[in-house]
Parts: sequence; structure tokens; C-alpha cells
Amino acid sequence: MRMDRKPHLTKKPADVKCQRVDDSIVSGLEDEATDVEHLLVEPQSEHISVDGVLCFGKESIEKHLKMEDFSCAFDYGWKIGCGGLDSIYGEGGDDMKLEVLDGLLDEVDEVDDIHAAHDLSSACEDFLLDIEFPETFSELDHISHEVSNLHNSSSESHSPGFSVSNSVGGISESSFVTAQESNYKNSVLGKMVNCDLHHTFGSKCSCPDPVMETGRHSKEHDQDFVESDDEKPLVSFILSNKKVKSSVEVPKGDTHLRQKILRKPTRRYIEEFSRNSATGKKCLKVEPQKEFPQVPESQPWRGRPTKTVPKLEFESDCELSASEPDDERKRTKRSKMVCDRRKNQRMWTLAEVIKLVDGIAQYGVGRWTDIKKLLFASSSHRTPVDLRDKWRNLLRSSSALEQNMREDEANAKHNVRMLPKTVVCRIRELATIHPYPKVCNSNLSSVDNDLSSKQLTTGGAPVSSHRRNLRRKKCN
DNA sequence: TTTAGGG
DNA sequence: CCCTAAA
Repeated sequence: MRMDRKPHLTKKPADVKCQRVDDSIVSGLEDEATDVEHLLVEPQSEHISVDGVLCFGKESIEKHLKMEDFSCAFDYGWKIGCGGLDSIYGEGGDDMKLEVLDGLLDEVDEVDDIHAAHDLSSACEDFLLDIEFPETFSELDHISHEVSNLHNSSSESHSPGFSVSNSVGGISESSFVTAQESNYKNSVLGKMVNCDLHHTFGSKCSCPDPVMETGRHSKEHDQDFVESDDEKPLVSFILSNKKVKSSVEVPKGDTHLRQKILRKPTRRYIEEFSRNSATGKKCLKVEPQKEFPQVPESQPWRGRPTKTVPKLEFESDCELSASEPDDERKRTKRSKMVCDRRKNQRMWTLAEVIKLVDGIAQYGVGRWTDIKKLLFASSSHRTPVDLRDKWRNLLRSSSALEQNMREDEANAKHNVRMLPKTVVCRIRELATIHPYPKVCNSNLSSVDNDLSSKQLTTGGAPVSSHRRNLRRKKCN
């Protein structure tokens, strides 16, 4: 959620900037130089923006009101969702409530996403966060603390807000706070652009430049590097020898980075790029608000699966007749699933595995959509592809278990940990009945041991091709 | 759109 | 989990 972002805001290591400036001196040969200029100018605007937040200046009141309207709209949407919730309460049990609540909470995520998408200023947050404010830093820190505190309260109040769906009359607290923050950011953005223009149009800007002293040094160097061609060979030499300690932690060097940018960036690249920029590892040269869609940051998409309480998952999934009111939810969900799939990586619970095995036993391997529709209708985060992948993994691990069992039981346990024997047996059983095209190969070798081993001993490559043909036939 | 397969 | 090709 949104509060994930605040750590970046609150603790901004000072050395990052220093390093960055240093880099820019060296590697800022071509296009870094302009970036440095931006960086050197922005802090002053930030200073002003802080005042704007504190005083709630006149020009920001309008925006504030607009944002209120905006959040009202969202509130309305939530109320609709809550209506659905109520109707479900009538029929379903407690677990059902949990399930729907879970979905609604997910939807809060989506609302957040939408909010972020609409919030122009938040799109440049990365950009802003890359800026160091030597003088205004403590001030800003204070402000950000306040904002964070507000956020804390707001995010905690999410679920209560939904549970009292009928009583929601006005602007919900969370949306209000978001509006405040957006307002704050808007003012930041406005001032930033303003001062940027000032800077671009010369030194007419009357704004104080807090980093003028520190900036002069690097600016001079930048100009040197940009304007004099004599320096280029030296720099390119340095670059080619990779002696540059670049803040842009691209292992392949600057040229590769540029190549990447020139190429059409893939979605994964975009995601990783934004993710890295969020963690401060990379410093963006491209304005994030233009190039990249705002992705909620600091949600590790790998390694730490956001495992919801298994019990909840289990109980809710047991309801086969999923609530139909979440039709709309599915639609909105789809878009979410498409864009931040990896962040929604969830551990497969035992219940899910059992259900999957049941479904396969019922419908057979390959009818993933049916299984999904009938057995996983309530868990919208499992796509048919996920089911297939899971089944593939199950087969793989179960076969590995079977093979390793004889030689090393511990290793086998490690492979298929947390899977009860009954489940493993069922998987193996199903594997024989409905052999999965690709993995059945290894599985068949354990089940139909004599046949495959004979074939393997008789021939080399032809045999494998033959078996592949068999697999193909099975598919068709 | 669904499924298979590779990464 | 992601991506792509094929049906």
C-alpha cells in the first residue's frame, strides 16, 4: 500500500547524492550533465513546497477541493462494493465474509493504483526522491513524518471503513489523507516545474539556491565535460575501463544502459527499472512520469510472497459457489493481474494444492479453465495458467521425490516439503492417469519403468525423438 | 481465448 | 511467475 513508500521519503541517505554528483562529474559526459542541472535546481523548489504544505496556500486550495471530489468518487465506488458485501453477508458464512473482505481489500489496492495513476505528482515521486536537500532536509523529514503518520492511521482504517459500509457518509479518512498528500505533491510539482523554468530561462529566478555552493563545483565540471571535446577521449577511456563508480548500477556499463533505453523497453524491464529506482539503486535519467507507469513500489515481487493467512484462503476456497457480485471485481482484477502479477505472487497453500488435484482428477489434465472456473472461482489470483504451472511443478517435484526417495530421503523431503504423503500419492496417481505432456516423460519413466528403460537402452537420440512424438500425439 | 512450452 | 507461439 501507500505507506510502503514512506521509508524512502523519510530516510534518504545523504551519501547517495554525494556519490551521484561525483558520478555525474565523471560519467556525465553526454546526457548526465543536464540531469545534474535539474538536480541542482530542484531542492530550492522543494523548500518552497514545504511552505506550501504548511500554510496551505491559496493556490493549492483549489487542487485540494478537486482532490476531495476525486476521493468522493472513490468513496462512491467503495459503497457499491460494500453493497455487494452486504448482500453476501445474507447468504454466506463468516468465511465468506472474509473472502469478500479480502477481495475488497485487494480492491483498495486497485483504487490506490488508480489513484496513483491519476495523481500526476506521485508519478514523479521517484524523481523527487532522488533529490537531496542539504538545507531543507530536516524540515522535509519532519513533514514527511507527519504525512507518514497520517498514512498509518489511514491505512489501518481501511478495513474498518469497509465493515461500516452503510455509515460512510462523506469523504473517507484515507481518501482525505491521500488528497492532502496529493495536494502536497502537487504543489511540489508545480513549484518544481516553475523553478525549473526559472533556471532554464537564466538566472532571473529569485528563488534562493540552497545548493549553489555544492552545485557550482559539479556544474563546472559538467560544463567542461560537455563543452570541450578534448575531454571526451579521457572519459571514454575511463568508461571503457569500467573504472567509473556509477550510481547507475548497471553492470554492463553506461553504453548498455543507453542501448536499453533506445530499445523498446519490455514490460519487465520497466518494472524492474522502476523497482530499482524505488530502492535507490538506480538513478533515473528519464523522467518516470513520462516513460513509465507508476508502479506501487517496495513490494518485493520475489522472495517474500505476500502470503495471506492460509486458513482464510482455505476456508474461502472451499466455497465452490463463488459469489457472483464480484463480477465487477473480476473485471477490475483482470487489469491488475495483468500488470502486477509478480507482486501478487502467493504461496500455494495445501488446500489449494488439494483442490487442484481434485479438479484434475475430476476434469483431467489440460482443462485448466474449467478447473479454475469451478474450483478456483473464488480465488481470483489463480489463473488457469497458474494452475497448470502448479501442476507442472507438482509433477516435477513428486517425480523428484520418487527418484530421490531411494537414495536420499532427506533430499526428497526437501524437494517436496510440506506435502502430505496422501497428496503426493494422489499426484502420482493422477500423473499416471492424466500424464502431463511434458513432465509425464519423467513421470512415466518411474511408473512404466521397464518400457522406457528398455527404449532408453536400445537407442540414443532416435528414442528420445520417438518419445517426443508420443508426447505430441498425446497432446493432440 | 486457451493451452503448451520454455525461461 | 512471465512470456510467447500455436490452435
